[in-house]
Amino acid sequence: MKGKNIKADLPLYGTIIWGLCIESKFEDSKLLLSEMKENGLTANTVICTTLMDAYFKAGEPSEALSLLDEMLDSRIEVTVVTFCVLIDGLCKSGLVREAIDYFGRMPDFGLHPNVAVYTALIDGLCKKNCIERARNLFDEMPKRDMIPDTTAYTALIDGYLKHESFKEALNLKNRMTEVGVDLDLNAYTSLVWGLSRCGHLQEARVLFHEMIGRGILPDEILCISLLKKHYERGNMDEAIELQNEMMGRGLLSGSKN
DNA sequence: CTAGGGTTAG
Repeated sequence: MKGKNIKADLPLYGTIIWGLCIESKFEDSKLLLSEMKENGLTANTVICTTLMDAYFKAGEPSEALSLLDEMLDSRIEVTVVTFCVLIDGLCKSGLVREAIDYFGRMPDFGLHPNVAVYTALIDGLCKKNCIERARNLFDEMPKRDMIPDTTAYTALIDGYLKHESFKEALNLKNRMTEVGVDLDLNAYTSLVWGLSRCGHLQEARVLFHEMIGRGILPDEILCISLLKKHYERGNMDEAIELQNEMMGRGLLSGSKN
């Protein structure tokens, strides 16, 4: 592009860097960023946020954080999406404390967390065994005029199930129904697998049937996990019945044709 | 052109 005198504009650079990020080609991304600078173009919010996300997902949190510094130094606007990427990335890198810190500092940047940002932190706290703190954050949303959606509920439900608090998980599930937040594949998978892992096979089967009844089809991994738990626990009759049903519905590979 | 939630066993 250089030798041919074709001027790339900002969106074009953005698209190319985005493509490179998908393949984790960070060296090439860096080259493009400096080429942009030479051409007098400043990377914008979307480009930087995309790159930051890619760094975190590639397990390079320090690169992601220095990119944040660069954005702030260059006065590139940071948005709620930038913070969502940041907080989620920090949590998944094991830096939950830092994530909490940035969450609290959002107002300093003129920003307020939305449901996605809350969910990222709730998930991080659940996975750090801070379920109480996660719950407090979850309850904070309605007080700030936010309505938790399916993803937010699922993060907390999954947290409760991993802490064997199946009653809390089921309470939340019931509340979703009460307030009209639909359960989707992820939500049901969390519940069915979490309940069976805790040994509540009866409840797991009820929800397994409920999801199918609502047209949400479990994938094969969930089916096999559920079956395996039944066999492990010696619930042979239920296992055989389940397996026949799964085969009949074509949910197990080799059961079609 | 940017963001958040789920699972197997080998």
